[in-house]
Amino acid sequence: MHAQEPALNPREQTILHAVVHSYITTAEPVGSRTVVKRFGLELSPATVRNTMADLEEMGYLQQVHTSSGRVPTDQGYRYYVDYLMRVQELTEAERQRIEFEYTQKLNDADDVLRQTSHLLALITHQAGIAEAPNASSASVRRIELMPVSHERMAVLIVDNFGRVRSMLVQMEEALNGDRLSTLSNFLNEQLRGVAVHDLASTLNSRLKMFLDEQRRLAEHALQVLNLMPSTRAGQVYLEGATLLFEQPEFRDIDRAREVFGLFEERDRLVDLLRSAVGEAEQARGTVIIGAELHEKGLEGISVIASPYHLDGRAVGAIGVLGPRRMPYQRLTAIVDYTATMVSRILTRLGG
Amino acid sequence: MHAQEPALNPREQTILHAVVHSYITTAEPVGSRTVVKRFGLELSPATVRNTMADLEEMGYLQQVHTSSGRVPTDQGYRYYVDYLMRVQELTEAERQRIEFEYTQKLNDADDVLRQTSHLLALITHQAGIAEAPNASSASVRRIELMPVSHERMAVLIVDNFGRVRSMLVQMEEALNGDRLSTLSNFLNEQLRGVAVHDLASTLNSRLKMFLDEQRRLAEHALQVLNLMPSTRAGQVYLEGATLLFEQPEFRDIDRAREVFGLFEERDRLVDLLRSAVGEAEQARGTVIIGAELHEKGLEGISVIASPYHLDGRAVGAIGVLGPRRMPYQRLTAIVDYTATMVSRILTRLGG
DNA sequence: GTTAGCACTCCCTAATCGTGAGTGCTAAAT
DNA sequence: ATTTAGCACTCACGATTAGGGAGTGCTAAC
Repeated sequence: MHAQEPALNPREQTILHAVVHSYITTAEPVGSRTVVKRFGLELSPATVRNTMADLEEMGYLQQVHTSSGRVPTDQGYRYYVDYLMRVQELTEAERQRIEFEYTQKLNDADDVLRQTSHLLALITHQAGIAEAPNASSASVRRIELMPVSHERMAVLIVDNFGRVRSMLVQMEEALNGDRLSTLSNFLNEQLRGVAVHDLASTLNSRLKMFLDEQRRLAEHALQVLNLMPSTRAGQVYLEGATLLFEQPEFRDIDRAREVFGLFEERDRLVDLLRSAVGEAEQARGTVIIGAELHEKGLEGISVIASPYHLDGRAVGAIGVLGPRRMPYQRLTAIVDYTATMVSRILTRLGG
Repeated sequence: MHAQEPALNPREQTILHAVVHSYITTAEPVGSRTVVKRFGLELSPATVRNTMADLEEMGYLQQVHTSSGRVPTDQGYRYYVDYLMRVQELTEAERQRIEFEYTQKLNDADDVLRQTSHLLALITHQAGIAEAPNASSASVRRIELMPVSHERMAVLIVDNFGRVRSMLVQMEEALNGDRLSTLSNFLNEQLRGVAVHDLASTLNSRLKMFLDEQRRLAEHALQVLNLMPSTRAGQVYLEGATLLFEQPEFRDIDRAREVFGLFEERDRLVDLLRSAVGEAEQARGTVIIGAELHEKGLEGISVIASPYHLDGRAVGAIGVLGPRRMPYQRLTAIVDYTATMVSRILTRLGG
């Protein structure tokens, strides 16, 4: 998308880096004096001013008002993230901290991702987001039918993430135990390994192949499957939303309101995360800055996201959400590392 | 708690009522002129002023600063709610609206309560809260054991609210199908109807009664039950939190932060709701105002809560949370009515 | 190409000052 | 004995002003 970024000369790079870095840590517009002092440059403020004016003209910096210090634009952050920042690898302590958080009893993928959102919030001090493995990559490991009362039964599906989906379905006719177990066996034979969200279509397409007894079973099974509510939308865990209140950019109620509005619409949140990791199909995480989100009202925020994998396939994503002014060099490393942890744990869980 | 409320004479009541009512609708301190004008009293402002000074002395009203209009205190709201307000019954349209929201497909109690929090937020324009039936009132309707892999199995418990709890447990020794179904039958015979949160203790207490084969089964079952994670804490649904931003009392970031902090601690939210309905064991809803919550930082908010029932027992609660300045006369009716709806639907579901 | 010097811009804060809503008090009216 | 009119007083709020400070752009010297 930003393929041939106009090249900046070394001095411009140094100064852009300094401005972004300084602004990220202090949240104050950065003046020329500050740049030379805090970064020990062998230049005078006047020279820096000239360069800063150039950077502004090229769209990397911006003044909040005439004759104030400079602040990075989206483009400035982008250049910083892509070319300037030195990714700050985790310390051994941080690594151990993260691994420690996963030593708790985690029964299924949902537990793992809930814990992940918690962990991300805690360690990054931003809002932590974790999407549960998406329905299209969940496959059936086992199906069970379980009578609950005369006219109702529970359909239970354990998927390859250890999660149990359960649905109560109304039966038209009472099924005796034998019939039920026959049906159950049939479903397991036919549908093991099939993706959860196209059970019915799979069975349907095989319908012609069956004869007699099998066909009757299949038709009966289809009735049941069709009664199932459509698989729930992408589940997403969010934690640490209130941490955002500590950032000065959210002192403004109306901005805060926008973000919290997003947090209540879980679907949008999932979309955001997916489009973030979707844009770059790579294993590494992605950073999406401000207007790049293409979300009205969320121009002030950034998202750092990273996909996690099972059997080499990306099946979901995790990340953090916070103000544009984020310590990217630290957070990208944390999010990436956490994503690999999630992958590893899910693999163990799926074994 | 407020047993012998000092009696107010009719005029004091009228004026307190007027002040509270006016403040609730306008969010502005109420002056003596406003009272006579907006409520068409046959009194002069001066008289009203005298009475207001009396009410202030008695603790029902308060001035935000010398020589400003009056604002109700907690005690003022309390008197209003307990003695003055006329509960505003729902219109037929509102009734139908609520019932309509429950015509959607609701599979189990969790669905019902999620929908309830949504509905309450929508219709009251406050934050809607709904606690899922608490674990102590959930009893086992059926237990199923389901092998998932060689060394793991899923324990599935359907409760009387139609909910399925599932846990994966590690097995020490592989169980063949026969052994598993024997165990499963045994569990169902022994534990049907027992409260979910004391399955293990029930079985334990009966242990002496068993002989030989039964005893071995029971011991095996206990191993399994003890591996189960302790039943999750009270699940609670919350929706419409961002609606609070529209209220002027939450223009102040720090106050907003307190409340949103509460919203992230679901346990505290459950406690709040429980203590609210717990204080008065009655079927009707309760109103808890400001400092009565005994929660630091939440002096500015009120909660209206109402329990819902199954088989005559209160098994959970729903409610709304918002600024102290709330249209109680309307909201109490809505919350109460919704609670009876929830009771009705759960009964149907549990049939 | 770099830097010192300087005038200029604009935010921020504090201080000042009406204005208006609302009060408490007193004395007159009912 | 209440109730009310009259009046001086209080205090928040908004607009205005002034001073200080951080930072800029530009020009001219290095």
